[in-house]
Amino acid sequence: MNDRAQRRGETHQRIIEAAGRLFREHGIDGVGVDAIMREAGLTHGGFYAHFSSKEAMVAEVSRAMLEKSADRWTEFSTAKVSTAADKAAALRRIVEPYLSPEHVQSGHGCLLTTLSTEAARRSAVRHAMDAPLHDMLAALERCLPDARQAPVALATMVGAVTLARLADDPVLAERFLQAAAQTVLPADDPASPEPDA
Amino acid sequence: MNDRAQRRGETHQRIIEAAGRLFREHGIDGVGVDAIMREAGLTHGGFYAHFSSKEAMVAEVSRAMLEKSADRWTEFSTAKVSTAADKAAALRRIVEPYLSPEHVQSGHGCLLTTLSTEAARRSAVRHAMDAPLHDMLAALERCLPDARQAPVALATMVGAVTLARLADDPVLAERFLQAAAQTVLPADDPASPEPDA
DNA sequence: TGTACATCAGTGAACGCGCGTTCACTGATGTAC
DNA sequence: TGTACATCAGTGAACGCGCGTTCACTGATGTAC
Repeated sequence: MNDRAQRRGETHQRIIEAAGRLFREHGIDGVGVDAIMREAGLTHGGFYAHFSSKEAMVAEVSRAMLEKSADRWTEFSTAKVSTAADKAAALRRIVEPYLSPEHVQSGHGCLLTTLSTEAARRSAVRHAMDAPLHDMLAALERCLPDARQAPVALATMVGAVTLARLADDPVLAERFLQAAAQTVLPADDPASPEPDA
Repeated sequence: MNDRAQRRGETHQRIIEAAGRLFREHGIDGVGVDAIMREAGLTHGGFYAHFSSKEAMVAEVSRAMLEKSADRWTEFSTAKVSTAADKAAALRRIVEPYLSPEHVQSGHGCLLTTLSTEAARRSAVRHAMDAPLHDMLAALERCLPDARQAPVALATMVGAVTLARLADDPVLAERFLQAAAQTVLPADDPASPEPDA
């Protein structure tokens, strides 16, 4: 395409990624248009050449963020899952990073655990997240022994990370994550390479 | 005590309750001091006779909100829980209202599902919630067949209500709640009076 | 009980500031001939 | 290939507004004698 159109697209993407980073760290209402544009290396005036309003951008950013999680889960859950061991391995690739302390402490955690309550109050955001949310459940259905467990599994994962972030006591935070992992992942794991303490 | 001191205490309580209502509906950053005081039937200037800052009040309101949930759970879980059936009944009194559509739609839902992400970013709030959060877990430990299941049970409940609020699709929202209830509550429930469809 | 003064919960105007949004502009890129 | 004009992504100053906070005040309640 055009050199101009391509640059515009890259800038658009850069703004969305900058907003995603700042929103997760400070909350949606905690970050202004000015800060987002500065983070993207631009001045704030150009914002309205890319989005009709801050709220419209919030919806677009939310969809992009959740799609990123959904795409990764879909990739893990569709690459060779013929045997039960394949499925268990795929499930572990999804669940273990999600329930890791790194995910809790990182500034780029899943939207469902970093912005859930703020997103839930905006109907445009809820609507924008509908498709990727269904995709995430579909990915879990592909790797769980019983596909009907997908909604509880997701609820447990989201709740555990949310509570781990909320807990003032780090020991308690860790307990939420480990308890959730033990419940969501198969108890016996014959494919696991390290059956250590 | 004093007539003056008593009135002051009542006013203080009224402000905290007004703030709790508005915060859950519009988010912490979505409600100003002015709106809170108006909701409490006062003018905004008097706010600083009761709190040193908005942030200090946010912490106090958060603790009060979570204590209210914790107190109810403690009450349910300490009133005659000698037999296994008593424990199951107490568990149901805690879990069923929590995982009900009414709780999701009401404007006065549990802080862990209405303000979790906003609360998690404020260390003063996390600290203020530490004690009531432990109390809630202790209540669950008293009614669960296996006390070690308390953290996962809470994670599943919080995640399910969070996701039910987030889901744009009402069918999906209902599925999160029902799936969570089936997992957290004992599968067989001999004390249940209605084994209907 | 009555009087004079002190206290202090709540009022309402005012403050500086950062927000979301607008708009006239600039200058690099694209198009027509 | 060169020239003249059109487009438009991004700039930066400006706007009205609502925020959190301050403060001089008022008047009902409390205290001292």
